[in-house]
Amino acid sequence: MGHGHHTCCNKQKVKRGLWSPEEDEKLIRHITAYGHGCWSAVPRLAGLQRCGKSCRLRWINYLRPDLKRGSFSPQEAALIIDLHNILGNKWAQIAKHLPGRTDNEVKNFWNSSIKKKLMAQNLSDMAAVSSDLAAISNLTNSRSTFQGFCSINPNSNLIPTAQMDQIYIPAAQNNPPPPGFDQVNFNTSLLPGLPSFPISSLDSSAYDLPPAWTPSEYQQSQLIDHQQQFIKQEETSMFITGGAAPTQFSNQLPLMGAYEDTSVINGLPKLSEMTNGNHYGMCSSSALQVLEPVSASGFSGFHSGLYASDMQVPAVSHIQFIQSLMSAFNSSSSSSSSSSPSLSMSPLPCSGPFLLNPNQPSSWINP
DNA sequence: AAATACCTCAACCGCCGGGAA
DNA sequence: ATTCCCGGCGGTTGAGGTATT
Repeated sequence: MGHGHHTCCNKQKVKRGLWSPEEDEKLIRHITAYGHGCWSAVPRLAGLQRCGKSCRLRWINYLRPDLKRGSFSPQEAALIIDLHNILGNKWAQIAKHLPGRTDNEVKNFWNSSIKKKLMAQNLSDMAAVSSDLAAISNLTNSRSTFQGFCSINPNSNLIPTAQMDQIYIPAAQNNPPPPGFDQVNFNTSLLPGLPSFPISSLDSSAYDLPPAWTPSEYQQSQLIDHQQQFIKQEETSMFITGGAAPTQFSNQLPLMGAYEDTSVINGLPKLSEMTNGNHYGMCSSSALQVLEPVSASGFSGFHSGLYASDMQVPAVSHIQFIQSLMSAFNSSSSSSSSSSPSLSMSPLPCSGPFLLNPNQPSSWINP
């Protein structure tokens, strides 16, 4: 634990370190009865020898009743990876899209689990990466084109804050988006340090998925003009199609729906329930895109009348990759879902919009 | 069985931005 | 305009647990 002092703790002697059950009880009772209000006043009102920040952190990360404890599911891992590709280490932003998960939890999960696994996964790709990059560097305008086609953005600093919440799920779709939208999801193995999704694992045919979207002739010509042929062939195979119109996700809404096998996830809202009918561009499959909000009516290429009820088709291949990743490197994991070789997802411990916190005292549940 | 290495994650630190005084 | 307070966030630490030797 740290040894310094919060500025808010200088005025009084405060306890540090792990919280005792008695302290938890006090904090829970106080917030349940009165809400937290001003956090700096909570310790005094609750009778705790803690600073306000510590109380806030304890509540948010551990005592909140809507927290989902336990291992991350492969769907959650997949979503975290995708969101991290876009947002970087914006853990709070990422956590907003994972119901019941905290930024601290996501951050810990990333640092202790995903990052190492992805790095190990990428090690084997590095030799190929160097040669591929050399080939790309010889292309005319290769750099700008590369960036234009790359739907992932590992550098969160490049994303305006105002766009941080404008996240769009990897929507399955029948119709290609209009020209001008980044459609090709570049092979992330070409980007050192970024997760690589093996093309072989993205073959949807093995899982009875609808046929993958293929670019229009126009788009193909654009691709040929600007990209190496090998890039086009690989990336067009990465589209996973579920037959739905693109769907906008509004700010703060959880994205898990697109990653869940909804036959086992009843507590999470369906995508169609989370949208208001404004649907517009979403393109890539393995990475979410950050797009400027645009009026739905401004896109003639989209069918605004379609809703996302059929968007429940998960990115199966994507999740399968995550599962294989987790099972391959996570033999010590206690997560039953991550070790499942099949695509049937283990049900999350979720029976409603909020999950009981197994750590909360029974007295809190029945005060 | 004991020692060591490794891993997880709760909690803290320090910084930042927003708002009030 | 400046200062102060507060909430929020990302980075980091280290205690405790687990796996390995």
